[in-house]
This record gives sequence, structure tokens and C-alpha cells, in this order.
Amino acid sequence: MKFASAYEPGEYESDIYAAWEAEKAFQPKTTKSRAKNARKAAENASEEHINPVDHTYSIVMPPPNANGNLHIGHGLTIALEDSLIRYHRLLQDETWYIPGADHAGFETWVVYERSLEKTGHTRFEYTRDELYKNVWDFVAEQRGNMELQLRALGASCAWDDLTFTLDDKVVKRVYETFEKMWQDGLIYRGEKLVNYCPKHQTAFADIEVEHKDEKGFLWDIAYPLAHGEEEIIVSTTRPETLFGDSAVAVNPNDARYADLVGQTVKLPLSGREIPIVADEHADPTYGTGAVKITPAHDYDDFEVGNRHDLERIRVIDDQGKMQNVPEKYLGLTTEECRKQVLKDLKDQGLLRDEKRILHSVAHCYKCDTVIEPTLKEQWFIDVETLAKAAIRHLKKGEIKFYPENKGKVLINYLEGLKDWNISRQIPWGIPIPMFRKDPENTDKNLPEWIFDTHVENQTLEKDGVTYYRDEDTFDTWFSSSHWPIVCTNWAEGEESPFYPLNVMETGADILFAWVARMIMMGIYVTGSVPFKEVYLHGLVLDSHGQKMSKSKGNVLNPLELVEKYGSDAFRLGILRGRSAGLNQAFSEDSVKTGRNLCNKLWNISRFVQELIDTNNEAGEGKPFFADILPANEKMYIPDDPDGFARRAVPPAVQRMTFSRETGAAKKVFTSPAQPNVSTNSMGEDWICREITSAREDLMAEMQGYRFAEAVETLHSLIWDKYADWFLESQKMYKNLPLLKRTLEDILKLLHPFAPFVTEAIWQNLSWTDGMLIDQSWPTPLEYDPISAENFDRLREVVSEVRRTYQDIPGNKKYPLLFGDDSLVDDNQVLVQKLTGAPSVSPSDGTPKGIRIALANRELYLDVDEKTVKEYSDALDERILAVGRELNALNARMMNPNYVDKAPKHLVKETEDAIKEKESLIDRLKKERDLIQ
RNA sequence: GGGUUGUUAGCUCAGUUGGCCAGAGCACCUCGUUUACACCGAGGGGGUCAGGGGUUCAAAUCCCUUACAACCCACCA
Repeated sequence: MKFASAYEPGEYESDIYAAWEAEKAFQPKTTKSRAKNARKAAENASEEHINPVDHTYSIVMPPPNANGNLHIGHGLTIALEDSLIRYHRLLQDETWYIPGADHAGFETWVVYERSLEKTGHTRFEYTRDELYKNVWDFVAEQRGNMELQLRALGASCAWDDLTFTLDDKVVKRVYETFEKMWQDGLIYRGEKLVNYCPKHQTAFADIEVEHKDEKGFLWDIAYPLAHGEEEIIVSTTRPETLFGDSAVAVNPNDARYADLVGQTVKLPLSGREIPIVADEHADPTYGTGAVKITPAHDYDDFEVGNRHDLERIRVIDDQGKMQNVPEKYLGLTTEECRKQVLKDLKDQGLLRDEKRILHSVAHCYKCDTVIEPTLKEQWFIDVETLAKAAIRHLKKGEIKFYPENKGKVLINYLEGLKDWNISRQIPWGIPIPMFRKDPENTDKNLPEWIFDTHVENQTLEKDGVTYYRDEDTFDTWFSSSHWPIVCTNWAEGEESPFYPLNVMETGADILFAWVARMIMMGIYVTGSVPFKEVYLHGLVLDSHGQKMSKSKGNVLNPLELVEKYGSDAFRLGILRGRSAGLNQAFSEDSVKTGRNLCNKLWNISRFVQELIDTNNEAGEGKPFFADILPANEKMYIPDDPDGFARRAVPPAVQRMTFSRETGAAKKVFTSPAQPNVSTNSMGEDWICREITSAREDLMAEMQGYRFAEAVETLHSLIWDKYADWFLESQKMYKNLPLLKRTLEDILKLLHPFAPFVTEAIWQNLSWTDGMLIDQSWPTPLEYDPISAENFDRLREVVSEVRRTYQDIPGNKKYPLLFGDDSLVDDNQVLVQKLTGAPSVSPSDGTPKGIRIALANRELYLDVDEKTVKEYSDALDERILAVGRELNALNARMMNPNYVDKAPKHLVKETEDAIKEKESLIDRLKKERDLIQ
């Protein structure tokens, strides 16, 4: 006996993964990076072993943070993507699942800066280049963890092709695009308001800012007119910025202020004179209807400033301190300055009102500091042409979205997209390859900026002029928008069989930040959309539908669940009850269900193997998998200085006796080497039908990304059908070749979702060869449909007998007698086995005991009269129930419209059902009369 | 203000173009240990598919409407 009585995932998973990896089972045969190997393989291999590449199937992994640990969302991502990949691998597609690691610019930077602070240092003690080097080392120390975790989840990705977001090929591609955009005039340097975090001292894209509703105040401040006694009262939530005011705006239709437009006011506490302008921006119904305009520190005011050509005065510096203000306020923080200004205004009698209000305030998504809209020179992409092209392709339906509505949502977003700020003031990222002319040099004929990729230099000499490198780095989304292009090694003018990707799978929360940008960039760089389909998953919530968060303490760690229940259990669990785009709950219970299914399958296999062993020619077989691979020999020790070197093949794996050769010459099983099977009994025809139809259902479900349904289909096939009925029937009639074949098919069908247990079983079975991961998707099984249907009837009989046993008072089983009933007559042994009846035998022709409540069946339980009487209540209930069903059916037939208009086959079904119910009720009544 | 989603059994969710007595897993109740599995087997209870209206022979499914819940975008001086 090779199978333990319960499946222990911990004993198999890491060894199995190591074996797959050692066999290069995850690498596609032909990718550009492996073209040389493939050519060599083609030379060495005999032709029939090389399967021509008909279909390619590629997915790029959304790169997890190289510096972090995987969370539950990654767990879901891997479960989804790896199932797709493994499914297509079984279909013999040329699959390429490309793994990645993200430098996660800002995220990593924050972690690094925090660790730096702990040592008592700050970033300002180092040059940009030093900092970059330091973070690189910092990340190198950490990374590797993430890759181990991907392996634990079973991700069958092409490790040879792992791409890090700071790899040379990424940087090269990003620079090419940037240069192209620069030449196309899509890049501009602009002084614009940016979302600036004073703590991190960097700007953010709009999308990275979190708006929160907060309690605050609305103050009314009197601005005296420059000439005369009058004053105008403005409403503001930010009195400290009044030093930066360039105007006061009122609505052009606001009669109250009509005669003031064109006059000037004296700014309190400063005395500077500013105009009163008419602008639609001022809402007459809000506050006093007059609003101060601070173009350098407010988005709307910036626009107003443009319309009226107003001065932009920055009064808050990069550190969040006051500047360009009267001596008294200089150097104060915005908060201190606000207090002081309010006090001084109050003292001067200019503070007229203070109202509590609720308003939304922008916060840094990382440190929660209030975002200061700040005037800064930054690099921007003019997104209009990019967005328009993207919309055009989307409207043509070139990308199919799951869920479907996200396509519309995306178009909606692109239509209102504002220019994209791609500068970040953090050293950890890809340097912007632009150099600025020496400010001392005033030669107007020279360009202000020049493009050059020699960013390793801080300065550049050209024609005797010195240029200084821009110190900023790219927004990470700018580089990651190239992900499908870079990972698939797309190149201008060359064939790229793996681009566009078949599907982009990622979180619905980054539809705008990432998916939108990949689409724009893909079209801009390659001329075609970067993927054919997009599957977006929602958030994984806790069991009560609450967002997981550290503060709530409801975070589930995927790796802990893998450790506890196994990788397969986790994957099955997280896919259960989940559909595209929705935020849905998840709990440990669903993982347990997955674990139970794995164990069920394990025991099914154990049982099948037992049947084979005890009924077959004994002896032959191959060594037990667990004997070859000692469980204590773990793989993947990060052993390399740069964190990304390949792991050595463990000796245990080298000892394995698999038939296939290691390397690129992947042996492909083009014609399934499955035994010819034939069916000898109803149950066998039935299971062949069920497997075949489940196979078809699965294919449709995978096509439509209905993962949860696929899992359910498999659960029901394995548990309710294969184990509960087929195996039970095989305890009576054994068909060894069919047992083998059907078990193999089931292993293949489940393999995409539960790769480890299925492979572990495959390795433990005595007759299988090679590795399951390399097998091909099962072909349909042949069966006699009539015979399969007869088994359905037999199942009805068995179920009804079991139900009747349950209903009879006392826990006793009674002999089953059959009259003129060939189905039961022909299958007496099986019926006895399945019902647990003490005996099954022909009746003497006269009804006695309890009749089994099935139409067209002459079956009795040989029950003594006393018990029959006790049972009569249940019988009455049964008669009533059938009567109700009959009434409903009759009512339908009484409706002439139904008979006329409904499809004929439905009407016929109803008629048949009525006949059956009538006959049943007739029999039941007779039986009741007999009892009474 | 604009957009999106959800409301189906105690819980978490399926239900593909309208059509067999509305399904699954978990939980619950009863019974059980027979050639694998108690991470088990057999049987069972439980839903007027959020409310209202409409279209249809037929609606959880299509249309309108109300309520509740969640999310995204924009704005909030």
C-alpha cells in the first residue's frame, strides 16, 4: 500500500514543485529568450516528438513587490492565473506564464526611509546615486521571499524569464518610449499644481491621493476695498494661504457684487492690492459668494488664475513651511500659520464668521499627511492622443472585459483623463533621462532640455555647454504600463507570438492606474492592444464582508493557510463562490472544504489503486514517489548574492526516474496514451457520460472565466458522482481499465485547480507514466447513452429505497421484493449493495409490506403489518405532496395559451409528468387502502 | 452631481441568451460504521429570489419604480 490513509500536503508539495521546476515543465518551448535552446532541441529530437506550436497562450503576472510578502490578493491572483495556465498547458497550448518582481518605487522607498530613520539618518545626508545604491542593496536582502511564496502557491511560471521592473530591458524600453513621446511632442515640462506630500517630499498622480471627508471650518474674512470704506467678505477654509491670493472672485451673475468687479481690495495682514474679478467658479449660494483666489495652492484657483492671467505666488515651500510672507509668519508650518493668521484677523476685527463644515481633504495614501497642492515644475504626458486611441480600440471591442461593464467604466474614465504627471521626487526608481541647460548660460538658441540616456552621469557636456541631469525618477506606473511589451520581449518589426497577451488578470482596483495605462502604452508603442481579454478580480474580504486590515486584526495570510491545509486547498477555497469584479467574503471554512475535496480524491485514488492491486497481475509498478524524494530535502534556498540566481537542482530530483528528458525538448503527448476502454455495466456508461459532460462544462466555464462554477463542477463530479455512485458500483462490478482511465481523466480535469494533490496521486499510482503536468486534456469517453440513463433510473430506485428505510420507524432494514421489474431483476446484487437491503428477491406476485413510491416500479419492502401501520402517516404525507405537484401540472395544461404557445417539447414533458404522477398517486392510494 | 455594483436558504455565494418541483458549500436535524475516506456514509428540514408595478403562455432572469448596502470619479472657496 503506497497511499497513506489521509493526504498530507506538506509531505509532497515542495518536492513536487521542485520536480516540475527541475524538469523545466513551466518553460515554453519557444520564446525569444530561449530560441537558441529550441533550435538545438529540434536538431536533437526526432520530429514526431516536437509538436508544432499551433496556439500560444501567455499571461504576465502582475509583479508583486520584490520587497514584500504576498497577501491574500496575490493568493487569488495566482489561483486564477495558474489555473488558466495549467488548463491551457493541458490543452497543449504553448503556455508562457511570465513572473515578475516590482521595485515598487514609492512603497519600497517608504519602507527604506523608515529603516533609515531608525538608524538616525535622513535621506538628505546622501546623494541621489548613493541612495539608489542603498535601496538596491536593501531590496536585494529582502527579495527572494516573495518568489518562495509564489512557489508555495504552485505558480507554474517560467522562472527563467522573471522580469524585475528595474531590469535593463525595462529601462531601455521605457527610455525608448519616452524619447519617442518627447519627439512626438507628447511630453512637456510644466509648472502645474501637483499633489505634493510635504512629508515624503514628492508629487503624486491624482489617482494616488486619498480623499477623506473631514470636519473643518469655513471662515468669513473681510477684505477692505482699496479705495473707499466698503469691504468684501470672502469665505475660505484655508486662511493661511491669503498671502498667496491674487484676486477675489465673484460670480458674474451675482447682483450683490456686480458693481465691485474691477475694483481692488487690500489684502489683510499684508496690504498688497489685488483685483476683484468675475468668474463662474464663484458659487453665489456658497458662503458669502465671494472667494479668494490662490492660484499656486488650489486646483480651481489655478484655473481661475489662467483665465484672468493672475500671478502665482507660492507661499508654502517644499517642506510645508511658509515662504514669501511677512516676516512674522515666515517659516511657520501651515498649521501654525493658520492659527496666527486667524488670531491676527480677529484682533483687527476682520474675522466675521466661523462655521463648522464637512469637506473632503486630500491625504497621502501612505502617510496620511495632508496633500498640499503645490506649484511645481514636472514632466507631464499630454494624454489626449493616447486616451483617444485607447477609446477607439476599446469601442471597437478589441478587448473583452470580465466583468463586461468594466470596459464602459474604463472608456468613461479615459474620456475625462487629465494630463499625467510622471515625475517623482524619490531616488528609488528609473531616472528621467533629461538634462537641463546650465542656468548661467543664457544662450536662447540652445534647447532648455536635452534627452540623453546616460543617466549614470550627473552632468553632460554638449557643444561646450554643461547640462545637469534632472534628479527626478519616473512614476512607477509609467514603466509598468510597458509590462506586457517588456515581458514578452516585443520588438519592432519582429514576430511576437506571445504579444498581445491572451489575458490580463489583475485587481479591479487598479483598472485605471494600470490597465488603462497598459492599453494606452501598448497601442502607442506597438500599435495594437496589449491583451485580448481582461479579467478583473475584486477584493478578498473577511468572512463578514469586511475589508481586511491590520488594525481590525482580520487579515488572513495565504501562506499560513497553505501551511495548514495545503496549497490546493487554498486555491480551491479562494476560488469558491467568487466571481469577476466583485468584492467578496472569504473564510477559512472554504479552504477546509477544499482540503476535504483533496483528501476525498486521495482516498478515491487509494481505493482504485487497491482494486487494481488486488485484482490485477501483481508485481510491476514503479517506485513510490515519497520513497524517492525524502521529505526533509527542501528546495529553493536563496543562495545567491543578487537574489535572483537559479536554484540548484536538488539531488533527490535528479534521482527521479521520469521518462522525460530535462530541457527544452519537451516531449509532448500528442495522442493520448490512454488504454482502450470499454464499458461493461450501466454504472460505467453513466460515469463516462458524467465525466464527458463535466469536461464540456469545464471547457465552457474556463472559456468564460467562471472559476467558481468550474470548481463546483469538479467537486460534484468527484464527490457526488465518481465516489458516491461509480466507485460504489465498482465494488460489485470491476472494470480495471476503465477505473484507470476515468481516474486519470479526473486527475487531469482537476489538475489546473489542485496541481499538487493530482500530481502526487499521479506519481503514486502504479500504472501512470511521466508527470501529470505534461499530459494532455482528456478526450471524450464513449458510452451507451441508454445504459447510462438506466443507471439514472437505478439511482432513483436506490435513493427511494434508502429514503423509505429512513422513514420507517425503527432503524431496521427490510428485505426488498421486486415484481415485474427487469431493471432491479438484472441488478439484484448492485441494488442490495447500494441500499444495504438484507436481501433482494422476486416477490410471489401479491403486493405486501410497503410499496416503494416510484411510478412504473413494482417494489416492496417486506415489512410486518404492525410497522406498516406505523408508516401510514408518512405515506399520507407522500400522497398529499404528489397531489400538490399534480395539481400544479394540471393547472398549466388547463391554460390554453400554454398549450398553444409554449414549445412543443415542454408541453410534452408536462403531459408525461402528469401521467407519471397520476400513476404514482394511484399506486400509493391503493397501498394505503391495503393498509387500512 | 456623474458612473458602477449588489440585495436569492442561518452564513458565503451560483443561477450563461426568460422554460423541468430555485442550486452549491458551510451550518443545522436524524440515522449509520458496509472493500477507500469521520477531512466519512445515508436521509432530511430550511427560500412568496429586498418591496411594488409592467411585458409574457411562462420572470430570480427583461422593463419601470421604491428602499437598503457598497464602490469609483468629479466637486466641496
